[in-house]
Amino acid sequence: MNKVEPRTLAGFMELLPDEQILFNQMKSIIENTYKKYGFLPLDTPVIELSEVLLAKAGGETEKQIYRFNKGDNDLALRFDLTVPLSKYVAKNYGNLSFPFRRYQIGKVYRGERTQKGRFREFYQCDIDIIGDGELDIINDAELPSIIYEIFTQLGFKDFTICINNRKILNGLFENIGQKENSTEILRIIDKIEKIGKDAVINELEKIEVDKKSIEKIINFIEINGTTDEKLEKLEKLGIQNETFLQGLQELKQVVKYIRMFGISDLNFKVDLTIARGLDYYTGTVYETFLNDYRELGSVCSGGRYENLAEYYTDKKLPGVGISIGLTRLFYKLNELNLVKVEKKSISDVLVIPMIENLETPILVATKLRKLGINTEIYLNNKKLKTKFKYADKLKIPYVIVIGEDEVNSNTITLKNMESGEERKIDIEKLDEIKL
RNA sequence: GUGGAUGUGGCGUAGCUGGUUAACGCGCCAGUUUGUGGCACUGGAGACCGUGGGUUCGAGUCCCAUCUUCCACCCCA
Repeated sequence: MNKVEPRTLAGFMELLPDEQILFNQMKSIIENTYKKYGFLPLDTPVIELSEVLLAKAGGETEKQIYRFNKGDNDLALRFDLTVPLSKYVAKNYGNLSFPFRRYQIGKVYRGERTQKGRFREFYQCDIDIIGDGELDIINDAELPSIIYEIFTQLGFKDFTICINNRKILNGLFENIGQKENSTEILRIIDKIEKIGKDAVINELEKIEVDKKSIEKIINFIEINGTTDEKLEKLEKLGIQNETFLQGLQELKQVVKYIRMFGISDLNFKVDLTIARGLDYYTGTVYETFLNDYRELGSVCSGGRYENLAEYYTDKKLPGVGISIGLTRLFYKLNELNLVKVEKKSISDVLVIPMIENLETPILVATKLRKLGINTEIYLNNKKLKTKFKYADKLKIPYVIVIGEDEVNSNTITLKNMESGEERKIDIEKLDEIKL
């Protein structure tokens, strides 16, 4: 018989059990932290009508979205979790309590060329806060504090949450008469760290921004110093533009409240160069970097949007949200050996029966499971040696041997696989077992 | 979408200017040890050399095509 070659599509991550255990641990940390801040769970379908997902047409989304037909339906795989959220909020407006705080961890799909750390199917871990009509700026400061907690829990110390406000940039562009080019200019500015100042100037020249404007843009993004110094310098620019001033005001507020949420200035800063390519951000924007591994790029980004669900409803629903790209984060950390695969099994105990009658082994395993101990029974008729080898290979820390001697004396033999130490325990006293 | 590479047992690799039984490490299986794993030793299974065509007496090695995967750009998590 001809065999089909077992393959996994490029850009789709598939892990071995030990890596998957680690991945799930990271996912749990993120989810538990989201819950700790009172975010509600949401799970939307992976497939939606193209009409819904492509409500805001054009751009990269249309190019990269997986789209197909089933019967008469024009369907697509979700491209991110924000668009489904918009639809969901618009649809369930009457049944939700605002501000609506939801988290969603799920896979999204983008049909782009694969590359290192770039996937076609990947997990996004999103939280968003949606207001009805309005949403206070303090919300923009709460999200970074959640990010702070997550990365701390993941074991990182030296990371920086960079914050900016798009209104400041847009206001500046209005002020220098470059409003039409603003999206394009933002994209170029966003690249400064990667390509450098000269290349930025060069690219700006390419899109025919005049010398004076370029000078102003460069002067602006080169504003340096501490967060407070930067805010002060922004003020001193004396730009009389409503949008600019509003953005500056917002940024000041966010900074003030971030400190109130207990984040040290070591872990956040105002960075006027981060702008994000995404069009729907209208105010605060965030990017988070691991300082020892800047080359990873942003491991978590997001921002404020004035009107989340404008393509689905007339209701004005402003929101602020962030997303962690878990698949990429995990992939890169794993590649850099920053996370260590330790467990090859999630069993704490392997019960090894040496007798045909499995009554006692099953009883013992059931007792242990009731105590919250992950327990596995070796159910196949193999040599004792093979059974031990199994425990060893999966690095299961404890083995319980149940043979004739044990059944006769109503005991079990507990072996610590690392130290090799063995002890007998009364089955009646199993409740007091300490591993 | 644009440009550049890659392809040898499950995994990582070797294979010299084309020459006959395709090598090595890891992993896997078995035994030395039938109430005890890791270590060691011994043995074993497993490869249509991505696919199709061509050049040649002869191709893993050269040529063409194709597929695959990877990398950079674009964009993004």
